Amino acid sequence: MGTTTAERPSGFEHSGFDAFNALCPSRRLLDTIGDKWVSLAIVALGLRGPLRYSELASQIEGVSQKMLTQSLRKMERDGLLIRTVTPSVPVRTDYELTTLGQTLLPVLGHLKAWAEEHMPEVDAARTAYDGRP
Amino acid sequence: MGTTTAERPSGFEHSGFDAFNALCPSRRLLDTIGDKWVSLAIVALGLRGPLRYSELASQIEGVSQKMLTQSLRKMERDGLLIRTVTPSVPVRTDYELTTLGQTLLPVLGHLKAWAEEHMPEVDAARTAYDGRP
DNA sequence: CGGGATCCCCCGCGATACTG
DNA sequence: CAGTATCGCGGGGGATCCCG
Repeated sequence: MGTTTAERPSGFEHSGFDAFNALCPSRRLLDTIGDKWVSLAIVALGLRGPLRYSELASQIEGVSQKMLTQSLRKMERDGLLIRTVTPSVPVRTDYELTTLGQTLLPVLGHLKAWAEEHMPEVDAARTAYDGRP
Repeated sequence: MGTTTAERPSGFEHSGFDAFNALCPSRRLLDTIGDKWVSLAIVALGLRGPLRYSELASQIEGVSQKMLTQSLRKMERDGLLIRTVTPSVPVRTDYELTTLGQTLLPVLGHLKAWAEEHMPEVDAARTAYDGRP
Protein backbone atom coordinates (compact mmCIF):
# COMPACT_ATOMS: atom_id res chain seq x y z
CA MET A 1 0.00 0.00 0.00
CA GLY A 2 0.92 3.60 0.03
CA THR A 3 1.31 3.61 -3.69
CA THR A 4 0.19 6.53 -5.78
CA THR A 5 -3.42 7.31 -6.12
CA ALA A 6 -3.81 7.97 -9.79
CA GLU A 7 -4.69 11.43 -10.97
CA ARG A 8 -8.35 12.03 -11.41
CA PRO A 9 -10.36 14.37 -13.59
CA SER A 10 -12.43 17.07 -11.98
CA GLY A 11 -15.84 16.45 -10.55
CA PHE A 12 -15.52 14.75 -7.22
CA GLU A 13 -12.00 15.72 -6.35
CA HIS A 14 -12.48 19.37 -5.60
CA SER A 15 -12.00 20.12 -1.92
CA GLY A 16 -9.72 17.16 -1.57
CA PHE A 17 -12.16 14.31 -1.84
CA ASP A 18 -10.33 11.04 -1.78
CA ALA A 19 -12.68 8.16 -1.37
CA PHE A 20 -9.80 5.81 -1.98
CA ASN A 21 -8.31 6.76 1.33
CA ALA A 22 -9.84 4.74 4.13
CA LEU A 23 -9.71 7.79 6.38
CA CYS A 24 -11.78 9.87 3.99
CA PRO A 25 -14.88 11.37 5.64
CA SER A 26 -17.12 9.90 2.96
CA ARG A 27 -15.87 6.44 3.70
CA ARG A 28 -16.42 6.92 7.38
CA LEU A 29 -19.94 8.13 6.79
CA LEU A 30 -20.68 4.99 4.84
CA ASP A 31 -19.23 2.98 7.68
CA THR A 32 -21.84 4.61 9.90
CA ILE A 33 -25.07 4.65 7.93
CA GLY A 34 -24.10 1.50 6.08
CA ASP A 35 -24.77 -0.22 9.38
CA LYS A 36 -28.35 -1.38 9.04
CA TRP A 37 -29.28 -0.95 12.69
CA VAL A 38 -27.78 2.51 12.83
CA SER A 39 -29.74 3.76 9.85
CA LEU A 40 -32.93 2.11 11.10
CA ALA A 41 -32.51 3.74 14.50
CA ILE A 42 -31.97 7.14 12.90
CA VAL A 43 -35.13 6.81 10.85
CA ALA A 44 -37.13 5.54 13.81
CA LEU A 45 -36.02 8.39 16.03
CA GLY A 46 -36.53 10.88 13.23
CA LEU A 47 -40.08 9.74 12.63
CA ARG A 48 -41.30 9.10 16.15
CA GLY A 49 -39.17 11.50 18.15
CA PRO A 50 -37.54 10.45 21.43
CA LEU A 51 -37.90 6.77 22.17
CA ARG A 52 -37.14 4.49 25.06
CA TYR A 53 -34.83 1.55 24.65
CA SER A 54 -37.67 -0.95 24.66
CA GLU A 55 -39.59 1.11 22.12
CA LEU A 56 -36.64 1.09 19.76
CA ALA A 57 -36.21 -2.62 20.30
CA SER A 58 -39.81 -3.35 19.40
CA GLN A 59 -39.89 -1.05 16.39
CA ILE A 60 -36.67 -2.28 14.87
CA GLU A 61 -37.77 -5.77 14.20
CA GLY A 62 -35.15 -8.44 14.22
CA VAL A 63 -32.43 -6.56 16.04
CA SER A 64 -30.76 -8.37 18.90
CA GLN A 65 -30.35 -6.65 22.19
CA LYS A 66 -26.61 -6.78 21.83
CA MET A 67 -26.54 -5.14 18.43
CA LEU A 68 -29.06 -2.49 19.37
CA THR A 69 -27.09 -1.42 22.41
CA GLN A 70 -23.86 -1.52 20.46
CA SER A 71 -25.30 0.60 17.67
CA LEU A 72 -26.81 3.12 20.04
CA ARG A 73 -23.50 3.47 21.83
CA LYS A 74 -21.70 4.09 18.58
CA MET A 75 -24.24 6.72 17.59
CA GLU A 76 -23.94 8.41 20.95
CA ARG A 77 -20.18 8.48 20.60
CA ASP A 78 -20.52 10.05 17.18
CA GLY A 79 -22.78 12.76 18.55
CA LEU A 80 -25.78 11.57 16.55
CA LEU A 81 -28.04 10.99 19.52
CA ILE A 82 -28.37 11.77 23.20
CA ARG A 83 -28.92 9.10 25.79
CA THR A 84 -30.80 10.16 28.87
CA VAL A 85 -30.99 7.83 31.86
CA THR A 86 -33.65 8.48 34.44
CA PRO A 87 -32.60 6.73 37.67
CA SER A 88 -36.10 5.77 38.66
CA VAL A 89 -37.18 2.28 39.61
CA PRO A 90 -37.16 0.66 37.24
CA VAL A 91 -34.62 2.53 35.15
CA ARG A 92 -35.81 4.53 32.18
CA THR A 93 -33.59 5.42 29.23
CA ASP A 94 -34.56 7.75 26.43
CA TYR A 95 -32.83 8.27 23.12
CA GLU A 96 -33.27 11.26 20.87
CA LEU A 97 -31.48 12.57 17.83
CA THR A 98 -29.18 15.52 18.23
CA THR A 99 -29.29 18.37 15.73
CA LEU A 100 -26.37 16.69 14.03
CA GLY A 101 -28.20 13.40 13.89
CA GLN A 102 -31.23 15.08 12.37
CA THR A 103 -29.14 16.40 9.49
CA LEU A 104 -28.70 12.79 8.43
CA LEU A 105 -32.40 12.38 7.73
CA PRO A 106 -32.32 14.27 4.41
CA VAL A 107 -29.31 12.21 3.39
CA LEU A 108 -31.22 9.02 4.08
CA GLY A 109 -34.14 10.62 2.26
CA HIS A 110 -32.00 10.90 -0.86
CA LEU A 111 -31.14 7.25 -0.59
CA LYS A 112 -34.81 6.46 -0.24
CA ALA A 113 -35.67 8.56 -3.29
CA TRP A 114 -33.09 6.81 -5.43
CA ALA A 115 -34.22 3.42 -4.20
CA GLU A 116 -37.87 4.02 -4.94
CA GLU A 117 -37.08 5.39 -8.35
CA HIS A 118 -34.52 2.91 -9.55
CA MET A 119 -34.92 -0.30 -7.61
CA PRO A 120 -37.33 -1.75 -10.18
CA GLU A 121 -34.54 -1.43 -12.73
CA VAL A 122 -32.19 -3.21 -10.40
CA ASP A 123 -34.70 -5.99 -9.94
CA ALA A 124 -35.16 -6.30 -13.67
CA ALA A 125 -31.41 -6.43 -14.18
CA ARG A 126 -31.08 -9.15 -11.60
CA THR A 127 -33.82 -11.22 -13.10
CA ALA A 128 -32.24 -10.92 -16.51
CA TYR A 129 -28.81 -11.75 -15.14
CA ASP A 130 -29.97 -14.75 -13.16
CA GLY A 131 -32.18 -16.12 -15.86
CA ARG A 132 -29.74 -16.01 -18.70
CA PRO A 133 -28.22 -19.17 -20.14
CA MET B 1 -34.51 19.75 21.84
CA GLY B 2 -38.23 20.15 21.67
CA THR B 3 -40.73 18.29 19.65
CA THR B 4 -41.11 20.47 16.61
CA THR B 5 -44.36 18.95 15.62
CA ALA B 6 -44.73 20.99 12.46
CA GLU B 7 -41.59 19.65 10.85
CA ARG B 8 -41.04 16.10 9.84
CA PRO B 9 -38.02 14.79 8.03
CA SER B 10 -38.49 15.31 4.35
CA GLY B 11 -39.08 12.27 2.29
CA PHE B 12 -40.27 10.01 5.02
CA GLU B 13 -43.76 11.16 5.75
CA HIS B 14 -45.68 9.30 3.10
CA SER B 15 -45.61 6.61 0.44
CA GLY B 16 -45.61 3.81 2.94
CA PHE B 17 -41.94 3.89 3.59
CA ASP B 18 -40.99 0.97 5.75
CA ALA B 19 -37.32 0.85 6.38
CA PHE B 20 -37.96 -1.71 9.06
CA ASN B 21 -38.81 -4.26 6.44
CA ALA B 22 -35.68 -5.97 5.20
CA LEU B 23 -37.14 -6.08 1.73
CA CYS B 24 -37.55 -2.32 1.60
CA PRO B 25 -35.77 -0.74 -1.38
CA SER B 26 -33.92 1.66 0.86
CA ARG B 27 -32.47 -1.17 2.84
CA ARG B 28 -31.36 -2.93 -0.28
CA LEU B 29 -29.71 0.20 -1.60
CA LEU B 30 -27.75 0.49 1.61
CA ASP B 31 -26.75 -3.12 1.21
CA THR B 32 -25.27 -2.16 -2.12
CA ILE B 33 -23.49 1.14 -1.62
CA GLY B 34 -22.76 0.32 1.98
CA ASP B 35 -20.28 -2.15 0.53
CA LYS B 36 -17.06 -0.18 0.57
CA TRP B 37 -15.62 -1.70 -2.58
CA VAL B 38 -18.83 -1.19 -4.51
CA SER B 39 -19.03 2.48 -3.72
CA LEU B 40 -15.35 2.96 -4.43
CA ALA B 41 -15.71 1.27 -7.79
CA ILE B 42 -18.68 3.45 -8.69
CA VAL B 43 -16.77 6.60 -7.88
CA ALA B 44 -13.68 5.41 -9.73
CA LEU B 45 -15.67 4.55 -12.84
CA GLY B 46 -17.66 7.74 -12.57
CA LEU B 47 -14.56 9.85 -12.44
CA ARG B 48 -12.37 8.13 -14.96
CA GLY B 49 -14.78 6.49 -17.32
CA PRO B 50 -14.31 2.91 -18.50
CA LEU B 51 -11.53 1.09 -16.73
CA ARG B 52 -9.82 -2.23 -17.08
CA TYR B 53 -9.78 -4.72 -14.25
CA SER B 54 -6.15 -4.00 -13.43
CA GLU B 55 -6.77 -0.27 -13.47
CA LEU B 56 -9.57 -0.65 -10.97
CA ALA B 57 -7.43 -2.88 -8.83
CA SER B 58 -4.62 -0.35 -8.71
CA GLN B 59 -6.86 2.62 -8.03
CA ILE B 60 -8.87 1.02 -5.28
CA GLU B 61 -6.12 0.68 -2.80
CA GLY B 62 -6.25 -2.28 -0.50
CA VAL B 63 -8.87 -4.33 -2.31
CA SER B 64 -8.14 -8.02 -2.74
CA GLN B 65 -8.62 -9.68 -6.08
CA LYS B 66 -11.39 -11.82 -4.68
CA MET B 67 -13.39 -8.94 -3.28
CA LEU B 68 -12.93 -6.77 -6.34
CA THR B 69 -14.20 -9.49 -8.66
CA GLN B 70 -17.02 -10.31 -6.30
CA SER B 71 -18.08 -6.67 -6.06
CA LEU B 72 -17.91 -6.12 -9.80
CA ARG B 73 -20.04 -9.20 -10.38
CA LYS B 74 -22.63 -7.97 -7.95
CA MET B 75 -22.71 -4.58 -9.64
CA GLU B 76 -23.04 -6.17 -13.03
CA ARG B 77 -25.91 -8.27 -11.78
CA ASP B 78 -27.62 -5.16 -10.44
CA GLY B 79 -27.27 -3.42 -13.80
CA LEU B 80 -24.91 -0.80 -12.44
CA LEU B 81 -22.08 -1.53 -14.81
CA ILE B 82 -21.29 -3.34 -18.02
CA ARG B 83 -18.50 -5.85 -18.30
CA THR B 84 -16.90 -6.17 -21.70
CA VAL B 85 -14.48 -8.99 -22.39
CA THR B 86 -12.17 -8.70 -25.37
CA PRO B 87 -10.93 -12.17 -26.21
CA SER B 88 -7.49 -11.00 -27.26
CA VAL B 89 -4.27 -12.50 -25.98
CA PRO B 90 -3.97 -11.74 -23.21
CA VAL B 91 -7.58 -11.16 -22.28
CA ARG B 92 -8.79 -7.61 -21.80
CA THR B 93 -11.79 -6.73 -19.66
CA ASP B 94 -13.35 -3.29 -19.44
CA TYR B 95 -15.88 -2.04 -16.96
CA GLU B 96 -18.08 1.00 -17.40
CA LEU B 97 -21.05 2.42 -15.56
CA THR B 98 -24.46 2.00 -17.09
CA THR B 99 -26.85 4.95 -17.15
CA LEU B 100 -28.40 3.46 -14.05
CA GLY B 101 -25.05 3.24 -12.36
CA GLN B 102 -24.32 6.85 -13.17
CA THR B 103 -27.46 7.98 -11.37
CA LEU B 104 -25.83 6.78 -8.18
CA LEU B 105 -23.08 9.38 -8.45
CA PRO B 106 -25.24 12.28 -7.22
CA VAL B 107 -26.41 10.10 -4.34
CA LEU B 108 -22.84 9.45 -3.35
CA GLY B 109 -22.23 13.16 -3.85
CA HIS B 110 -24.81 13.91 -1.17
CA LEU B 111 -23.06 11.55 1.17
CA LYS B 112 -19.83 13.31 0.39
CA ALA B 113 -21.36 16.71 1.05
CA TRP B 114 -22.69 15.66 4.42
CA ALA B 115 -19.41 14.09 5.37
CA GLU B 116 -17.35 17.12 4.49
CA GLU B 117 -19.72 19.41 6.31
CA HIS B 118 -20.34 17.42 9.45
CA MET B 119 -17.49 15.00 10.00
CA PRO B 120 -15.54 17.52 12.08
CA GLU B 121 -18.47 17.53 14.50
CA VAL B 122 -18.42 13.76 14.61
CA ASP B 123 -14.71 13.80 15.35
CA ALA B 124 -15.21 16.35 18.09
CA ALA B 125 -18.00 14.27 19.59
CA ARG B 126 -15.82 11.18 19.57
CA THR B 127 -12.94 12.95 21.21
CA ALA B 128 -15.23 14.31 23.91
CA TYR B 129 -16.84 10.90 24.40
CA ASP B 130 -13.56 9.02 24.58
CA GLY B 131 -11.85 11.51 26.83
CA ARG B 132 -14.51 11.80 29.46
CA PRO B 133 -14.17 10.28 32.94
C1' DC C 1 -4.33 -10.59 -17.91
C1' DG C 2 -8.50 -11.71 -15.51
C1' DG C 3 -10.24 -14.28 -12.93
C1' DG C 4 -12.11 -19.27 -10.63
C1' DA C 5 -11.25 -22.67 -6.79
C1' DT C 6 -9.58 -23.74 -2.13
C1' DC C 7 -8.02 -23.30 2.34
C1' DC C 8 -8.29 -21.10 6.57
C1' DC C 9 -8.59 -17.66 10.03
C1' DC C 10 -10.77 -14.12 12.37
C1' DC C 11 -14.63 -11.81 14.56
C1' DG C 12 -19.33 -10.18 14.04
C1' DC C 13 -23.28 -11.49 15.76
C1' DG C 14 -26.88 -14.32 18.13
C1' DA C 15 -28.11 -16.85 22.29
C1' DT C 16 -27.90 -17.17 27.00
C1' DA C 17 -27.22 -15.89 31.77
C1' DC C 18 -26.58 -12.46 35.24
C1' DT C 19 -26.89 -7.44 37.57
C1' DG C 20 -28.21 -2.58 39.29
C1' DC D 1 -36.12 -2.05 32.41
C1' DA D 2 -31.85 -1.59 30.44
C1' DG D 3 -28.28 -3.08 30.09
C1' DT D 4 -23.15 -6.09 30.82
C1' DA D 5 -20.54 -10.61 30.37
C1' DT D 6 -19.45 -14.83 28.21
C1' DC D 7 -19.43 -18.52 24.91
C1' DG D 8 -19.81 -20.48 20.26
C1' DC D 9 -20.47 -20.68 15.38
C1' DG D 10 -20.87 -19.12 10.53
C1' DG D 11 -19.30 -16.82 7.08
C1' DG D 12 -16.87 -12.79 5.18
C1' DG D 13 -12.71 -11.95 3.37
C1' DG D 14 -7.42 -12.50 2.65
C1' DA D 15 -3.79 -15.58 0.77
C1' DT D 16 -2.50 -18.82 -2.46
C1' DC D 17 -2.50 -21.76 -6.53
C1' DC D 18 -3.83 -22.53 -11.08
C1' DC D 19 -6.03 -22.10 -15.62
C1' DG D 20 -7.79 -20.13 -20.45
